[in-house]
Amino acid sequence: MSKYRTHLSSELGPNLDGASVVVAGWVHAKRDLGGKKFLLLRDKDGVVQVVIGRDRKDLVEAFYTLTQESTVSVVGTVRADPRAPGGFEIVPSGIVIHSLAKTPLPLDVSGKVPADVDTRFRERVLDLRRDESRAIFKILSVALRAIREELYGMGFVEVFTPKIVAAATEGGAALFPVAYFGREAYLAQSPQLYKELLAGSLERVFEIAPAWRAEESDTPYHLSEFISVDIEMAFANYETVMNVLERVVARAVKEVREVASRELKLLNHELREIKLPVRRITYSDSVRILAESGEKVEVGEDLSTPHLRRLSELIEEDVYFIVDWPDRARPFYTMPKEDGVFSESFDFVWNYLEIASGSTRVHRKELLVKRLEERGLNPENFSFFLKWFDYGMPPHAGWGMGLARLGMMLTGARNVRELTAFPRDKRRLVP
RNA sequence: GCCGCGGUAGUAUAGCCCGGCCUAGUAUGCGGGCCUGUCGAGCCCGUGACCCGGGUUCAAAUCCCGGCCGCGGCGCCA
Repeated sequence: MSKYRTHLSSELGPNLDGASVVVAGWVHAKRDLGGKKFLLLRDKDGVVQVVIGRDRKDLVEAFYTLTQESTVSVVGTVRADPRAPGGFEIVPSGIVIHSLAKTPLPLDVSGKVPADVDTRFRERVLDLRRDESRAIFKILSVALRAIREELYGMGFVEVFTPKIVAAATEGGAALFPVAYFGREAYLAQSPQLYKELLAGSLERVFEIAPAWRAEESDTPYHLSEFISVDIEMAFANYETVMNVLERVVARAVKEVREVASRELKLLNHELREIKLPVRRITYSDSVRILAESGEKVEVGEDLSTPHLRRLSELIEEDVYFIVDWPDRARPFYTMPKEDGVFSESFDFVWNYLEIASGSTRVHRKELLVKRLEERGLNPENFSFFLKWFDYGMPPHAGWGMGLARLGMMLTGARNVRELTAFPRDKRRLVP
């Protein structure tokens, strides 16, 4: 056979009546009516029906041989027929079996029988063939393209920072050690310090790349390996980069609504447009509102997930910024406000979830050194970073966004794992 | 790590509270049969399961203890 396929299911229709085509995909289902047999062939875009009559012994034999999820190419002609789903079907002249799937399948791909989350991730490759899974990754891809285009439009360039790093970049979170030619190194927990250095030359940079955290976190929105969307922008403060962020997110939502409406419908998810500007509410006001509603909130501490759920209800917003966080709850590179208590920082919250966080960064070396010391970190360990602040660092600001978390909100998924092809968490290392 | 809930054929579930009538029901898958327009095709026959260990009892899927595993919530986490 010269070609595995000439047309995708999405490229076929009754208008191609009589055309010779080759379709390829997976055996989605078989229906045997005796004298008439229907083979439903699924590809990345959908399902086409292949109809087999009694007369062709070889095709009937192939039909009986085929198992669910086997891969085949079907050579045949398109026939418009109102009785067929979509108004057309394929009348085959030949069936080429590429790979025969074992039975029974460890997971139902067709969607008739549900599976537990654990089973689904154990059988992830089959799970990824389900309509819902394919819809999720289509949406995520549309969002990624939108994010990139919006950032390019604002003059950002895409960069890559090292993922093998020498030191615990910021003290805090636990790192995965790696053996590096006899020296100790770690998987990067964030591109933070390197993207700042890059903003010191390219001015507007972004990176979409993995980050690793060896945390004990065991929730539906934490992974030990996740994709972080990061920007850093020179001659900007947190107000400027909040504007960038809301534009990026609003653009992603808009594109998904336009380009992936079919997928949203399939997922039964109503994605509402984001109206700009997104509301800004200060941390202090958030705490006050929560306290007034009877919540117990420790002033100065991070807000918990239940707090964010409650806050979203109270202020009646799906999407909002919490700005001006207490300085002591933020990392050393965050610019404090003049009062010394709060900081030029923000979280971007969607429903109950922190999607992104960012800040104005400190660009003066003395202040960075002071802040490292205040947090019990040794400035010498940060010399690879601090050195460059002697040579003209611009004022700058930036943010980092969890791609899968954004994806949850775009798709209505309840777990970041759904947005991750092969998630890595405390327990899962395979597949 | 803490709290709650759970673990029954390949998959998903019923049964468990109130032990015996469970030879463990159903759906889907799988095997076989019927059917020339199915579209979650239908109908008939068949196939296959109580997480592991201990205990209570005449009797345990069911009650108790321990373990392992999972899910949800929280915590941890820039």
